[in-house]
This record gives sequence, C-alpha cells and structure tokens, in this order.
Amino acid sequence: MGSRMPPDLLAIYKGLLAAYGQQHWWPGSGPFEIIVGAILTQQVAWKSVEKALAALKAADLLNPETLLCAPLDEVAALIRPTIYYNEKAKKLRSFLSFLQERHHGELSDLFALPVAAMREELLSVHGIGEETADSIVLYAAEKPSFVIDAYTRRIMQRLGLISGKESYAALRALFMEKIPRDVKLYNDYHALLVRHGKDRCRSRAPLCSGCPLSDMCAYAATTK
DNA sequence: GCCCAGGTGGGTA
DNA sequence: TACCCACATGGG
Repeated sequence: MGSRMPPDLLAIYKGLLAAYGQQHWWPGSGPFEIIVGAILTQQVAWKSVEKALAALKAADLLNPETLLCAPLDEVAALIRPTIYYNEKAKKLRSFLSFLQERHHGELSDLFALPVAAMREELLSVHGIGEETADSIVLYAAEKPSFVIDAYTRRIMQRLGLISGKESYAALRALFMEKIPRDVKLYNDYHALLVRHGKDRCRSRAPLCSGCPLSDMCAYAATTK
C-alpha cells in the first residue's frame, strides 16, 4: 500500500541504505583518478572505466603531468573500452589544459574555490557538464554538491515526487534544500540511487514486488 | 542481433 | 526552449 503522504528525501535515503548498505564509491582513489573516472564514465558501465583506468595507470599516465603531454591517439587507444574514446581523450585534454592554465596544474588550487565558483569553472571546460561537474566537486574535492543522474530522475518520478520534466538545476536544488549539506550523505545517497536504479528501475517495466521503496512508491500504489 | 551503460556538445527550428 | 544527432565499445 502506498502512503498518501509524499515520502521525504531522508526517508528514501534510509530505505535505500537499509536495503543496500553503504556503497563506498571511489574508495582509495586519489582525486585525480576520480576526475578521470568521472569523465570516462559518461554513458558507460563502470566496469569499462576500470579497465581504462588500469590501462592508463600501467602506462604511467594517471597523473596530470604525464597525461597532459601524452599524444591524443595514445590516450584514446588506452581508454578504448569506455566508448567515444576519441571524444573522451579530448575531454581529458581539455580538463588538463584548464587545470594547467587556471590552477598551475594543482588540484588543491582548484579545490580551494568555493563550491559555486568551482562548479562554474568546471562547467566552462569542454566535456564537463552538470553531472560530471557535480561528481568532481563531490567525490574528488569532497565538497557538498548533489549529483543528479538519469536514475535519480526516474526513481523520483516513480515515487511521484516529480513530473520528470524538471531541469537538472531544479532537481539538484530539491535535494540540496531538503537534506543536510553533508558530503558523506550526498556521496552515499547518489551512489545508492544508482544502485537502486540498476536493480529496480532499469527498464520501463515495473519491478515493485520486493522493492525496498514499495511502501513509498506511487507507481506501486496505482498498480496494485 | 539488440539494447543500453554512473552524458555532453553542437546544430536546427 | 525543445528536440535531434554524433560520439562508436562491450557485456548481457
């Protein structure tokens, strides 16, 4: 039975956490590896990204200095499993040029900016859109900026909390206004939404039986 | 053989 | 603003 009251965002988080446990995204990776991963993961399964990261590491290219100097075609060949590899090689180059020119190649210099300014600068880089910018701010710089992705939208829509047509900015604002600005919380909440999305909201077909959010889900309520 | 992954940018109306 | 397309691998 679905409740008449719209579920609040913290209750959803708690439900997901109880069902899946902490996700531990990007454990033990340094900030640079996280940024490279954030760019490479665009529209790709994470498993493919891991292969590419391993290849870059083996070629000693997983640091700003050597990666900036590496030929584009060499980088592209190494990140081949991540689809759109030529485009992504250029995107990595764009970020590295930006980092060199704007911040002397120092991530700590970039990370010293306030969240809004850092986000703004990142968005000016070719290949870094809103989701990637927020992923970098949150997971690499470890500052609170909620990441919205396709799963987040789909899940919120099924819960009856949004129409689905909201802008990225509107959804991000919704989360940032309704839950505490806590890096750990943002980190795990986004990861949990992705995890839940993969398990339950991959296709259009409803999978409400056994769903950890079924008692909050508008879709479940209307299909029973 | 088909679908779709932890998106973004560019072009057109 | 709102669509549409290019990008172009690999696992289920």
